[in-house]
Amino acid sequence: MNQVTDPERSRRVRVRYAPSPTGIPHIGNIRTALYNFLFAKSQKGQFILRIEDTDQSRFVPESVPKIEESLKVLGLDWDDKHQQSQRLDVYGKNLEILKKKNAVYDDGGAWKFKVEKGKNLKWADVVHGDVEFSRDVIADFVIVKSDKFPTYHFASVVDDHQMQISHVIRGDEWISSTPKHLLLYESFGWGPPTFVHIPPILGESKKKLSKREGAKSVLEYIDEGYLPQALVNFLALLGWSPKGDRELFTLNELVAEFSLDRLNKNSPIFNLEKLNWFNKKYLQKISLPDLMAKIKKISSKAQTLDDQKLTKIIELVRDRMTTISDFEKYAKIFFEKGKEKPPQRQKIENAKAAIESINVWNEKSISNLLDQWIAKSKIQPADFKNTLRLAVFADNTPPIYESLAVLKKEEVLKRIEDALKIP
RNA sequence: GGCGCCAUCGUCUAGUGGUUAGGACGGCAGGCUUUCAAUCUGCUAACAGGGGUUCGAGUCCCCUUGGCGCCA
Repeated sequence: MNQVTDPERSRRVRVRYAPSPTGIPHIGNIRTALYNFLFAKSQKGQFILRIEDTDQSRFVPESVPKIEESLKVLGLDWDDKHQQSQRLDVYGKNLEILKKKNAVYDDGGAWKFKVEKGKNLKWADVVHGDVEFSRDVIADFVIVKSDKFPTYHFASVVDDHQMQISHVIRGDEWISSTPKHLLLYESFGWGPPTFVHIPPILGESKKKLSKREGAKSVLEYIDEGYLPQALVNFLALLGWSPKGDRELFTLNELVAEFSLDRLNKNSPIFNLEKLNWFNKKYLQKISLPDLMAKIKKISSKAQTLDDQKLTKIIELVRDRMTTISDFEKYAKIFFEKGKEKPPQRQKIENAKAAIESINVWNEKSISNLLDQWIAKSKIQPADFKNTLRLAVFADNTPPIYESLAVLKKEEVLKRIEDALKIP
């Protein structure tokens, strides 16, 4: 598939993710970076990070490292990085060119681009097809502000040209500005890149995802216990689909499968249930040591355990977890006694019988525990289970016998006896 | 208000003129399981509406409606 419209511009695919450092980028924003990355890598091209910090009033310095961290955590490494505030001379020189061409005029200290009459502005958008605007609807626009900083439109066009960007993959909201960009390319006499306008992710309210709509950053999701692989996989499928019915892909597999022609036109709605499903899947897939490292990172309780015991516990609870931060919830019984109601009076006999059988339990065989107990009493197995649950555990527990083995006989007996003391 | 983008199950989507409209999440039911999960099986549910074009439209065209975006 040949998506380069201007072969003279560059045979090489070069693509950029150009965030404004006005805060921590939310997840929808990072999806744009993902698509840029996937396309670049699928074409053996380059992925460039460009910090668009020309709006001084909205500039938040701390957001730059957050942007970088967000990309890194997902594995979206860039080949090159630029920051617009350090390229003011470039914009200055290019402004001079437009001045000489008489394409701009001074407007109270700011420089405005003059929109002349002429034929319609159109381009072949990779996802939307032919898009056309009349020049009549475009007013003269500022390209360099009175503080000497360029506007988004100007800096972006100049940079895309200078950095030899072959494809501009950005949000749909830029469709309306693209005619202005085309005007600039035309005025400079440069060939425009191929435009790929992708629909934005919508929030529950069907409004574009934004901080205000409650959009979180990938960093927040990571902190909440989501895995980078899950986030990547989920995001990739929100607006793009592979050929078959497969849904689980690693980043590298996505690179291999990715193509622009399978990008969707309509805006997807962020669906947490699906993200949760992906996360569960990857929680099951990742290696035990990796999982343990991640759990230790956020669970102070896990840190108190030795690796051997922690490993056993993780094996018992990993299938139950949706996110890593669920660990303590499901592993609760290993850290504290059950705080459930003590056994009812009629269950005390059951508990006593349980104690007896646990007493002779050799701890080597888990399965024989139940057999022993049944042999020693006439009580139904379900009651045995309930006794254990009520006295020792909470309502929901990891596999009981395996859990007993991790807890050890002494601790189990102690817990039951303690529970029986409660009036 | 002007301009533009979009429209298949509740959600993510497949579909490129002829399909019983497929898959996934969720939900529901069941199997397995002496808890909870995991897992397996089944079910549920969609082409926004109206006109065309065509032997035949989810697929092509127009209008309406609705949602969203940019500018003012």
